[in-house]
Amino acid sequence: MRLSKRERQKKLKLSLEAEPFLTDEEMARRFGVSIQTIRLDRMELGIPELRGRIKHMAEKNFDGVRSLYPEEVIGQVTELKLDHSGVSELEIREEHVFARHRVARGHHLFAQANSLAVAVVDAEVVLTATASIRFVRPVRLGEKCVAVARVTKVTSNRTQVDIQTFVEDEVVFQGVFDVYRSKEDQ
Amino acid sequence: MRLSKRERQKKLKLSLEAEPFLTDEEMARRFGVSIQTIRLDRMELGIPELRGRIKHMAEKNFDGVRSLYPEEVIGQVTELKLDHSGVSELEIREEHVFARHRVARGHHLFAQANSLAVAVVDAEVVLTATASIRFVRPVRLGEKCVAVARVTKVTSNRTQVDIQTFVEDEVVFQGVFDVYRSKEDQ
DNA sequence: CCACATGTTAGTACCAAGTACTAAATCAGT
DNA sequence: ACTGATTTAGTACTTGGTACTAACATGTGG
Repeated sequence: MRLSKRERQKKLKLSLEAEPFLTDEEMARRFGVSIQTIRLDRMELGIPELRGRIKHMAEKNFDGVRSLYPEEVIGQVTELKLDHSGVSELEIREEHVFARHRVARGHHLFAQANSLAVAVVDAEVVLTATASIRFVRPVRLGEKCVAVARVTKVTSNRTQVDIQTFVEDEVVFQGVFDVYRSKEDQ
Repeated sequence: MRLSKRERQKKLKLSLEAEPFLTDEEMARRFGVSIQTIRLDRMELGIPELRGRIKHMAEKNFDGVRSLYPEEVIGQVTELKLDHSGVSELEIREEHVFARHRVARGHHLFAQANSLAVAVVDAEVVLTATASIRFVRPVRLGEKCVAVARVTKVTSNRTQVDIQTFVEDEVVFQGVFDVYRSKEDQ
């Protein structure tokens, strides 16, 4: 007997944590036992079959990850009057702060403001051209940032958007975004 | 005929984007056609079978997501002379661009620059205070952004960092970051 | 009105990666 | 040598398909 049952099951569990895409067949080959043995092991350990594992992984980050990073807008837009004003909310969570001192990394506040600035402008193509920003005070884990946007100037192909971000009644961030816009082509 | 072929295929595609876990059987039921029709549709549209879709999703964020967002530094820092200069590289991928026109969202370029500005300053606590930035030209999917930082001024508790980001030899982003720093406490 | 094209359905054989179950073989230790 | 645990073999069945063939339906142009 190459390995005791206990040992094999322990290794099996570890292997599957590291490589969840292994089939029973492959595992049987690796441990030099029959496929049935592997299946009995999985039964005893309560480990679901390959397809179940894969599906579980896919489900887990279907409505997790989807909205984590690739959001079109960072933060939740709560009010929006195109070419006029808008409001967006963002709660500062673990993933937004420096592990060290739990203060939000600046680019998240910027991302919220930038997203809102872009969202508030009504055009086919909207891109930020320039921005001047100020981080008034550090924002900490758990605080809710409310960004308020107001369109302040509109020229032929540029729109200026002023943004102020609040925690409660306190301004924590402010910025002036100069946004380029165009219709359709190019 | 309930729906034209084109219509059905269009809806099929949209349905699967929203609910990738649908089986052919379920789709056939929903559209009131045979399972074979659905399969022909998938063939024509180049949509893989359920298991393929699920597996793809699971794989994508098995060694993808883990390091996607919670990076301390956005981009890969390749050179770093503390309180002097630094270089960071960021390849623009799917998750960085607008789905529409494949142009990188501004806050990613900002995040790269901001991370680098903070990384280059040698202190216990480093926070961005103000920044003035300019998106010189749009950056597209697949382009590699190289951000170059240079410390230009140091006062008692502030450091000024100038950043230029290049794609090949072309400047695509530039910014001046005024960074607050302090030792140890609060 | 016939013919041919396009679209749809039916049906078969086959596959991967299993479950569920039965039965036989092997081993370990007393 | 016998007993109980462990391992292996083998069969039937399942899901959600692929790949392929053949028939049927519905037009649409000539």
